[in-house]
Amino acid sequence: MPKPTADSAALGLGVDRTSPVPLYHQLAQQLEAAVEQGRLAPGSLLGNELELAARLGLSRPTVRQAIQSLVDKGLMVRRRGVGTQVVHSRIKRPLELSSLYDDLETAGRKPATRVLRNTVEPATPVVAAALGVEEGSDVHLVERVRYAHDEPMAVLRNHLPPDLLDLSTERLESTGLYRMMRGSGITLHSARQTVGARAATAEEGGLLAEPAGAPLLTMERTTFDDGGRAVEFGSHVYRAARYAFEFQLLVRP
Amino acid sequence: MPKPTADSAALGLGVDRTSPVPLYHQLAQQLEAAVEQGRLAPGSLLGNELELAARLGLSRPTVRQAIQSLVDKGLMVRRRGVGTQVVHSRIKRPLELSSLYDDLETAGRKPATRVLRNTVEPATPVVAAALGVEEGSDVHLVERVRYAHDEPMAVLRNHLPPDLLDLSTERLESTGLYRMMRGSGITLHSARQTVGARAATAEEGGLLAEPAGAPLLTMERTTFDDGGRAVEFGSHVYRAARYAFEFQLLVRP
DNA sequence: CCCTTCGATTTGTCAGGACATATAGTTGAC
DNA sequence: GTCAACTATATGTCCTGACAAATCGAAGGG
Repeated sequence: MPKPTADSAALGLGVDRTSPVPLYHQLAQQLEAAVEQGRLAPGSLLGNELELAARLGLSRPTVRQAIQSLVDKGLMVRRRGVGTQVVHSRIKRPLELSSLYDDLETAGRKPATRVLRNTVEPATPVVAAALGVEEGSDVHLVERVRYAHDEPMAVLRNHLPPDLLDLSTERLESTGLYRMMRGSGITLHSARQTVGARAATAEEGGLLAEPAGAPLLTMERTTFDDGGRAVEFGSHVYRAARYAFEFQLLVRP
Repeated sequence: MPKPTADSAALGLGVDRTSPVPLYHQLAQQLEAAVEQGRLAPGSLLGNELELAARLGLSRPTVRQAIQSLVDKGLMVRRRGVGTQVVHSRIKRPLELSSLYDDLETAGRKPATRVLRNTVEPATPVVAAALGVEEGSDVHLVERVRYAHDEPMAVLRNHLPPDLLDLSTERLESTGLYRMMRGSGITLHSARQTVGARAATAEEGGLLAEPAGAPLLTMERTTFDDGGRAVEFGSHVYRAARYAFEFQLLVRP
């Protein structure tokens, strides 16, 4: 037996039909937890779908939907005629649309924010094109310095369409912009990003405690809600010595 | 009628049951083409699934599978009780697992490669951890300079497990590493990337026609095949003045 | 006139079945 | 003994049918 088949009975699988959580999602979560905790060994076969469905009292489409969601996450691989097996390496999530604030907070870095500017200005050509508004029309401009453990990490410059949010300086200093958007009922959907690098200007160096000419990581991002409207255009610079983007890619078949 | 419903009949939709291409995939391609060509206006409703299925002679699950694939691509949004509508902004693909060679070639930049080193060396701790091999065991090391239009763009340093590929210097200079892997039957699956920035060393400056201390964009990437094995670990530096990463993010619901 | 309630519409979830097709191991012929 | 053909097995695709839940607009009551 070169590739062991997982003993499904020993995995503690079982669905709760009184729960409002969809059955396929319950199963997917249990399988993911089993992989996470090592009860489902990497490389092991999952056992065929029909048998798994019969054991759990589910239909095959439901079991397939659960497995498919894990395949989409990159956790498992299906091969026709062979079966479904757990991927060997620990695969984390694909790149999420996260904010620097949340990133730092989950890393336990105690983020803080100082607002440099919070005004309304006429849109420059670049900003107007990114947000899809008229050139010269009013847009919000927010400029902030983000700190972690009392050390400056990044200068964040955001442009937003007018009348989208209540952008009080007080709230900006106590939370992240994305959290404010989500709290206002805006459903973020996608973003277009450009990541590059350049040397710091004297002004940026002063804000970030770096000498002029120090390498900075730059990120431009236009974020869209689920209606396809641009809700934010950001031009950010990060201290390269203290910050890097890390993410997971999946091949689309 | 605030939100026009697309006239499916005028979209030229129809499947070919003699084709080996799955029906749901045929439908998805036709819908995507219709969006791309503007025949399906952004924001317009797609029409309910049952009717669409009846018109095409398909079952609802098949139609749902087609639409779901487009939702996963970020091309459409479904809302229960409302319908499925085309996203307003033009959304391109999420970040793909592409190589610099392919990126440059599709951009018409005429890539060229100079191989600096192509040897076998003992694995350093970092490389051993990334590739999942024993520390000190033999690994391939390939170091290249990538040019576009006869200008240096990047220094690429790749480590590969032994006996994976025929790494002749000749082939390395005429094509990309990823293309060689795919040609050898390796199915790339996922990658973990870190993007940062730093100042150029004197040696790197000489290779890239930049002064020492110039800002460079750095990328470290470990690539995995569909069995979860690490097949490549790359440490690359790009001239920040000439190159940036651009990609699309999708929110995972 | 405003608010609540109801109902029509649409997607979300789930069942059970059928046949197609790729894979790998086994059997058979040479 | 080696190679080809066959067969068992698993996933891939597709069908029909059913009910649940969210949404939005219209009808009704205050």
